Amino acid sequence: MKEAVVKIRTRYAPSPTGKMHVGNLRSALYEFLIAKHEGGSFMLRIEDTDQERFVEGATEIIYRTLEKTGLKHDEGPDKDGGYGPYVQSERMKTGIYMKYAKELIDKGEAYYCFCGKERLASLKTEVVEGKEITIYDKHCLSLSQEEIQANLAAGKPFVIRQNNPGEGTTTFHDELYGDITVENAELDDMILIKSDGYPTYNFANVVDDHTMNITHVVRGNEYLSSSPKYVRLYDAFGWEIPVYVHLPLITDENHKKLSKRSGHSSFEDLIEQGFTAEAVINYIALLGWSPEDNREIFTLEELIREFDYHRISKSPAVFDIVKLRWMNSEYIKAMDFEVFYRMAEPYLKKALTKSFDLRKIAAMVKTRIEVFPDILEMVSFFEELPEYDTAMYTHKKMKTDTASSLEVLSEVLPLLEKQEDYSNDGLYQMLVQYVEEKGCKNGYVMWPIRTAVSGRQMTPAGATEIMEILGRDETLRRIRKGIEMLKNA
RNA sequence: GGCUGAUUGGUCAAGCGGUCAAGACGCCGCCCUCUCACGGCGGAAACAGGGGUUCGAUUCCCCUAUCAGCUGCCA
Repeated sequence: MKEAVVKIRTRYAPSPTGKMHVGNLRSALYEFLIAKHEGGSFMLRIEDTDQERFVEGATEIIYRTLEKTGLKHDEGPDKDGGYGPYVQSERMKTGIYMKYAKELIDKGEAYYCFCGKERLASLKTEVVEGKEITIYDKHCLSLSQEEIQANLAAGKPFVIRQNNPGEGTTTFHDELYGDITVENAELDDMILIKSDGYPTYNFANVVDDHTMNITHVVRGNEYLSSSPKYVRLYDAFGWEIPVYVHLPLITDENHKKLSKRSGHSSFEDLIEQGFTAEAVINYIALLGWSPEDNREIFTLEELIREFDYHRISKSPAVFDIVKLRWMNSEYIKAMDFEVFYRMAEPYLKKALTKSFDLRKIAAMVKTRIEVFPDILEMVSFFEELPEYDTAMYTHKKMKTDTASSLEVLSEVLPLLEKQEDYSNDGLYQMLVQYVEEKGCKNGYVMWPIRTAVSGRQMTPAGATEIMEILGRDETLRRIRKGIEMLKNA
């Protein structure tokens, strides 16, 4: 009865160490969706306990990304909800981690360890795949109370380790993966408090999630095997264990964990590559989750409504930029024209300096691009006629070749010179009439014209539309150039 | 090496004992068409392998293989 009233609270707890991966972003998204689906709240907590990896500006990237994607947090460093501070380095100053660590020591669930680097190094037992495997031998567990006090009094650096039993098993429950049991003997005595006084992720996480009242711990699959250790911590404190939801990994095309070096892995990079935030969110939502029906296009609002975390998949997913491109193109096609134009304009202006009707060109391009930078290459021929080969005049299906093209262009040139109306419709009317008189197919005359006027195999519009944009003078210049080239061929 | 997890077409992914094993991206073909694209139609393409359980396994259990993650005073 009481539980039904409890609001879901999830948190996104990134460490400010650089750009935001799509994997990180997806975690944030799912955490957001799980909370919002049930009207709960979504919190942001900055986990900056690793002073060495801290990157200046990384926190700003986190804020910017959440803002841009619409993943609005209800609480965070900038939005106090009564559970602050929301930055771990600030929480540490309150002494909270040390306080709880000592409580564990008193309970015999943790102990001081004074082992130095040298001693630890001597413990290294084997090297597997270039990694050194060390198992701590609980050496300091046997220290007497006097020795510990003496060491502390002497100011000897120490860490605090979790004291895991050598026998028995520990089981924890994950909503997706079910019950997972491990031998306690496999659990090493992980460090809770580092020698610099900062808590490790493992410890800070448990303390914070509990004291900040997090009900659903949603995190990457990489924590699955260490979760039993967390459960032992909760049990040691006598705290209620939160609901665990571990998320499957996102990998690159080689099924390797996404790396910052792979180029397209950070959200910022994707935006820079011309993807819209909405499409990226939509795409990653489907990377590891699927709705009951076959729908693929979702707004954030729709995702909130449909998202049922029980439908999250258990197996890793490959990040497929090709499908993202497709999805982005769907968003572009569905976009309101004014919105589209605003986003396309910078690219159009970059590619075209002469005075063209940019809005008309934008309309041509809207259903043909996947990503905004595609515009550049697509419209460049308006600006300047590219070098092209007369072989392009030969088209099997249009039944054209250089000879027929020369004939058509030569006949059409005087008509175009006479033509006053250079609108798409006007030009089309005129040319279709010519086609009829000649008794051929449209393509037979349109193909050579389009080729002459664009110098391109493919264009975002037909011959007459292109001529309308180009205007009379430029059109005639390009047609004449075509005739010239064909004569010399 | 140990532990944990995963395994449906190239990729995402539905399926939760009985299906000719959905759908999407990509690919190929056809149609539409003043090229391309859009749109429409169609096609090729998958249950890792072996044992069980069962009248019946993609679905449940075990083993093997493969992949991944963890095995840090990183998260």
